[in-house]
Amino acid sequence: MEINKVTIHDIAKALGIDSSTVSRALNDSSRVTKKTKDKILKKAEELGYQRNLLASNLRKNVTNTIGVVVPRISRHFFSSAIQGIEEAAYQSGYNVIICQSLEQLEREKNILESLAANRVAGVLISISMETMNYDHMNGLKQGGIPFVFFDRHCSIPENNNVLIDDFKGGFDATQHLIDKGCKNIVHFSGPQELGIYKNRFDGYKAALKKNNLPFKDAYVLSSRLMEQDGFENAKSLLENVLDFDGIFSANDVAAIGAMKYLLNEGIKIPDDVAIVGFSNEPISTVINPALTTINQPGFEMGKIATDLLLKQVKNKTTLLKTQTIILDSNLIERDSSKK
Amino acid sequence: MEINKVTIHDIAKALGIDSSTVSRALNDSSRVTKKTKDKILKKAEELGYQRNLLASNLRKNVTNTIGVVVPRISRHFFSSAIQGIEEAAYQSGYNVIICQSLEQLEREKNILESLAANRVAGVLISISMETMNYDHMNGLKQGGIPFVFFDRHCSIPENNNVLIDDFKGGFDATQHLIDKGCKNIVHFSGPQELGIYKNRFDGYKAALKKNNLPFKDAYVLSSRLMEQDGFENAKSLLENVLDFDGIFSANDVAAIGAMKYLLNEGIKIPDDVAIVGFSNEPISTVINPALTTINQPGFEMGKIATDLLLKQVKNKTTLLKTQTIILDSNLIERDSSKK
DNA sequence: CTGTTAGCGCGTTCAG
DNA sequence: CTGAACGCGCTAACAG
Repeated sequence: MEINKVTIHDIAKALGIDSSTVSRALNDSSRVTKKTKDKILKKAEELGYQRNLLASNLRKNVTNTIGVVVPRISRHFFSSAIQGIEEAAYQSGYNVIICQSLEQLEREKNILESLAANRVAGVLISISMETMNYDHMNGLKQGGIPFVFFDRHCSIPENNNVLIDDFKGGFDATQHLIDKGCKNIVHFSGPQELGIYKNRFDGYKAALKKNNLPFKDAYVLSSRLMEQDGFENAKSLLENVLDFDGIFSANDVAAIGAMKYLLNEGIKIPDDVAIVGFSNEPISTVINPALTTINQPGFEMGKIATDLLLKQVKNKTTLLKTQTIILDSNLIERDSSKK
Repeated sequence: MEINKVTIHDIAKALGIDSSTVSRALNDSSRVTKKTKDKILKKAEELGYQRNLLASNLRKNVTNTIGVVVPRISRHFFSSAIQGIEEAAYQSGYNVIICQSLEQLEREKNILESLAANRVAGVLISISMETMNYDHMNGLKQGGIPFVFFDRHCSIPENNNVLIDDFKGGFDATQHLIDKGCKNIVHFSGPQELGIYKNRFDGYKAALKKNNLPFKDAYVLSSRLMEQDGFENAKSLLENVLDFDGIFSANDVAAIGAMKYLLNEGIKIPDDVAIVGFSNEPISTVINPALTTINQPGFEMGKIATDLLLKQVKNKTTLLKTQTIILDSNLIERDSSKK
């Protein structure tokens, strides 16, 4: 198989015309005869020409690629957000390059550096749990590359954000458990540097207060909310014989970990303990009717964040006012009448 | 915030030296004094220089990026494969760009075109369910961009493949059900154009034959194996009062769909119907002890496929013999003594 | 409508 | 060890 080195010059030479005409034809410029355009396209096809986007982008000093940085693509919330991002991006003629930080600041730094070096048009980012500030966004700033935070953000309020009303979500989740009769509700909490976890925690406290239930430090278990954390949280709860009857987990993964442990111990979840998780992980619809979830509109969020970003991209010269868009979440209760 | 346009020329000018020296210094060439190198690096830092990879790659006519194309990043098998790919790639100094075809041939075509235009160093691909031939790989071939199929491949045997022994997997799954006492085993099958589904089906038939059980057409339900398909398969089974006592699903998603339906109908899965799904979706460890799975080593597969690809990339000039690597899968039985 | 010229930012000759 | 010049492939400006 012959390696392709066909450039616009080759096809220009073969046709006895100039390469700039070829370039125009390939870009479907109106300033080329339909006739020569056809001739050029045919020749290009014939020679197996493939445009070199590197060169094109370098010359134009733009790219039609936006970068997306998420902690983990396998998390349902993020993959559905990515779906929304891709849809909105393709609609506007942009490509998407997806990167995962795996919750590691170091990787996040490398990714942003690489995106900046590749001159992406903009960046959508949901920061890792290790990220405590915006220092590593400076590369993008210096390069004039706009960025938008979605879902996860540092608690410093500035920049462009697309978020979910986590306070309300935390409040609703807790209220739901209280309505079901729970009086001793445990909270699995995440790093407080991330606004989402702080806000969910605040919502939890607010609901307790409103219902005149006491807040107890011992009922709050902090972790990075991995499945293993939930598993160990549940274990520790049982061992310390804490008298709990409900769990509000700040994400779905830890909730699932806890359920695994409880199931293993033969504790029937619906009757003894009510659990609310914070995500739209579809596993929750099957695993057990006990897991009520706070649904996060990932797909919609992705689209909105992308639109906001592209607005920045297109008005790169005129600095737009930063803004924060807050989306609503909604509680989805499982039908626990089914066994 | 000032937009960065700092090039090597700027930093050269600021230091009264030539840009080529700067270039060499930034690439850590041995042909530059340590002293001037330090001076240059310091100045680069000071001016906020950011290398332009577009220009660099254009000049060198290479990139350190490999493209990965999968049907869906949210599928556990693929996201764990991607994990393996990233690990192997980073280790060799390559970046990874992840794309999803969403099982659509049209999107797959666009993605490959875009990857070729961006001159990626190589491509790892798991084809969509709509893909019936290799025609759209020609762009890569012409561009001299090597590619490796992993997991999913067309049934045409050529090119580089990293696969799982699906025949054995299908056989093991069926044998497992037979060992548990099943006599009427239904098979949820996928598009036969994809080798994986054909091989799993063949394994199913072989196991039946070996155990002197009759093969019945009516027990084979073909679909694209989405969750909804599994759901409807189960529904159709119950409505047609087929006398079945086991299900072997060619993937996990359809198995989960079927379980949802059965659960909804109040059919206790462990006792009445045994199910084997084909994947390593972790949901299966929780959803119900009845779901035994054929575990696919996604992470390992990703690493191996990447190593194979990079070997091709590095020996681009000398055409290597195509090869197929086949990995083993293993059956993971759930502990059904637990309720 | 087409050709000419110049240059995007960088790396690699080749001299010195 | 460093500088000058050229060109990767493409496109924008200006002629004509």
